[in-house]
Amino acid sequence: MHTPDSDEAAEVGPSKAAARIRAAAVEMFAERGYGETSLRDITYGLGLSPGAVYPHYKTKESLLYAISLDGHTGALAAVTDAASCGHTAVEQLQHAVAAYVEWHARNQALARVVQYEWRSLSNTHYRKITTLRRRTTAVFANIIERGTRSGDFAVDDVDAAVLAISSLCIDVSRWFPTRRHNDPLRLSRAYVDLVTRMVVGRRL
Amino acid sequence: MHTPDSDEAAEVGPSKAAARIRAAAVEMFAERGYGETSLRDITYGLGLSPGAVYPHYKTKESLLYAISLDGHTGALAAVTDAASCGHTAVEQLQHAVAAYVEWHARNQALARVVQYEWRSLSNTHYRKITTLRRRTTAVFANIIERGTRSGDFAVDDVDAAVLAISSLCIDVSRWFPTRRHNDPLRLSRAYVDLVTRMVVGRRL
Amino acid sequence: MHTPDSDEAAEVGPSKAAARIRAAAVEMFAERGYGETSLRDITYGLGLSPGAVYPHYKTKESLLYAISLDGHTGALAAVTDAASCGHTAVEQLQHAVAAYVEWHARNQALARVVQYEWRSLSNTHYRKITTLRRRTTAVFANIIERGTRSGDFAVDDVDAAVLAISSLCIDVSRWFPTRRHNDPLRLSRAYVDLVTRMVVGRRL
Amino acid sequence: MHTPDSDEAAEVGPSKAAARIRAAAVEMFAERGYGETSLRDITYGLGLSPGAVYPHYKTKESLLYAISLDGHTGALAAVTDAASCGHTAVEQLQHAVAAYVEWHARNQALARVVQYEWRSLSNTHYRKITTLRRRTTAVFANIIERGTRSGDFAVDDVDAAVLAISSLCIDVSRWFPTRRHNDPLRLSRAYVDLVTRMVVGRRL
DNA sequence: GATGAATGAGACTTCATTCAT
DNA sequence: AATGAATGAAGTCTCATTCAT
Repeated sequence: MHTPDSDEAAEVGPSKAAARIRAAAVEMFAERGYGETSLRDITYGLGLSPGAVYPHYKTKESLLYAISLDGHTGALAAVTDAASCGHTAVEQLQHAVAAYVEWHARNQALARVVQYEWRSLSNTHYRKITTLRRRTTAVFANIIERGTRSGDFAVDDVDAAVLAISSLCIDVSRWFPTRRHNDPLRLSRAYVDLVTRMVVGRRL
Repeated sequence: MHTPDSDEAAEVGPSKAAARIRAAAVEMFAERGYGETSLRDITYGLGLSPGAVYPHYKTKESLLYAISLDGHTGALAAVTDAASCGHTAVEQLQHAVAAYVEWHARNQALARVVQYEWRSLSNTHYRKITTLRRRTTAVFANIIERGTRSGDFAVDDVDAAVLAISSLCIDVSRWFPTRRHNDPLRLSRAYVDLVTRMVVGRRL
Repeated sequence: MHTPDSDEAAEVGPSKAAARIRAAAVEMFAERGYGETSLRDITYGLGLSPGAVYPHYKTKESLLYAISLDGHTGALAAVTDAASCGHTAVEQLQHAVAAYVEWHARNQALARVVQYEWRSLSNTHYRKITTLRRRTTAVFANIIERGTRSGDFAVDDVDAAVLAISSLCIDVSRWFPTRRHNDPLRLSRAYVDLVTRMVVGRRL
Repeated sequence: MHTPDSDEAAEVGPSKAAARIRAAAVEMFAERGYGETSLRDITYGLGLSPGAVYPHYKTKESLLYAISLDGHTGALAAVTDAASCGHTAVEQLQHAVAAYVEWHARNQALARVVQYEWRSLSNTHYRKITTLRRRTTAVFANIIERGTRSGDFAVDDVDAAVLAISSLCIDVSRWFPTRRHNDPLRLSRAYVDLVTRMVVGRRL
């Protein structure tokens, strides 16, 4: 289970106005990118002036950090919680992939910021986020490793499999939704299927 | 087969200086993003002044377009050429995936710009690039459809499979290289394996 | 009678800082021309940075428009008000010419911008200003026409007379003041005399 | 009669290409103003590159000077020649006004540059041009003074009359042609009439 | 005589940020 | 908590001008 410590909560920005600003920023950052979004862009639709951001976030970058922290924390929680619901490696993998895909589909804008605007963070914040990313990847790596050792999975290159599975899930945020695929649940089922075939079963 | 028409060459910028500027821009756009890269950033390392771009590219955006056009054309050519070298659907898919993965790994910077800086194009240029992207996706879609109809592939959702395979390849440009995976050829082999298992063989 | 509507006030820029910027711009535009005056030129003497214009005027051109609108409105009001004070055509013409000459002499810088920097306006603004110019010319045309029909004036070519009278007044802003002519009132009396002779009395 | 000394000819730029450039510049300067016209604007329509100006004119300003010199010289010659064809003050004035009006109408673009772009000259060139302008004004001043002393003219304020007559003629270049007035000869006749009435005959 | 690449200055404009209100 | 004015830095782009070719 995920319990945010008070530091994190403080950094995300607790007030109602802060939340509105954050939400608007997520949409804009996702659509245009951090560098191409101005504070004016963010505040305009809220009926606020650009300066209204500063009582809530110290800088534009710290707004990105709040979003990043929020997003990465949520994604990690989703994956961790899901994985803990399975008993076998297969079950765990399937739950984790389903959760990760769904998270990227259901929170497409947030996910896009999390996955693609990351580089615009300051060094300090970048490093803090890196930890969360590693922990997320580790969830998948652990499952694949365990399943491979146990013989449940037939994987030649554990690393490559982890990369491939992560890519599959992460990349959802780049294109979702499509005319044909706009149902997060249906997509996650299809992807769980594909991932399972990728790692389970006989060598070719 | 790929035959570059002379128009394309003109739009990409044929002179030597234009090529140097384009190369520098690719690296910068890949590293920081289009919006966060200034013409100064691009020209400084070349010993040029920012204005030196303008004899070669009408605007910063048209420089991005030249890069995008070049990159998309190359990627499409790589995939098309590779697919045409296989006879069975399995062979074609394997060749195409290998080529696409390798292209993203070997031209990582260019690929990143192609896949992630696309949105900064003007409407007109955006539409022109969209055509090339659709043609690239179509190569994979055609192979999967054909293989599925012929029974070579066991795919429940053709669309999802095409998305997943594309994602796998495209996302390479986001993270490549890693300490463990920095050999394009080894990566492409591993990914061809994973993709093959995803689509070939019996239902689970 | 002249009643400024609130829209105009808004477009001209109502705040104190806006008025100072406008005043400085009038002097500069009059002296060097719009194209040769930079925002730095305008703001330097005010102790402001060039960007300080933007809270008040959206673009440099809109600053020119504000000045143009202000100036044309004022000139039209001056002429209209003056003409309405006369009963006979002769009186009306004399009042109107006196007012127009005086306006160009007393507001020489503004008048110069109004008469000579006009062409630098955007198409939309150009058209709006054109309306005011036509209304100003129409005041003179109406008087001359009426006076000619009534026999008060002996004018062969109404159009030419209107052009000549307008030219006389407008051109004041090009040269005023001179060492010998720096008193707006004295000038206007002399010009009223000349204009009166031009149109009144027997054929030559 | 007017005979250009060789210095002037050299400064105007004698070659064929120089003349083409000068002609294009006249049109552009007249339409947009010196400060808003670039060398590219001037050379584009000629199929030349901006640098092609430099074999012929040392700077953009010297191109304006060549035009100004040419124009002022021509205008002065026209007025001087015309005045010399009359015997009485009335005749001289009428000839001079006719010539000056016609010159501004027939050479509208050149005249506009001469009358309104003058201020963009360098100090040295500005002073040289000033001499020509004074000589032109002097032609009118001399006629009016002589005619007033002889009793041919009834003018209260010689200075004002000279200013008014000059204005009438000069301002033609600002608006000519109009839908109704596009015949230089007809205009000059109408204006000669108006000017004559202005100065001839009984006091009012 | 002319070009195309390049420069260096400077233009307008945007923007994150500050601060008095 | 929020605004509007303002700043200073920076961005894209233009332009007169130079120079090798």
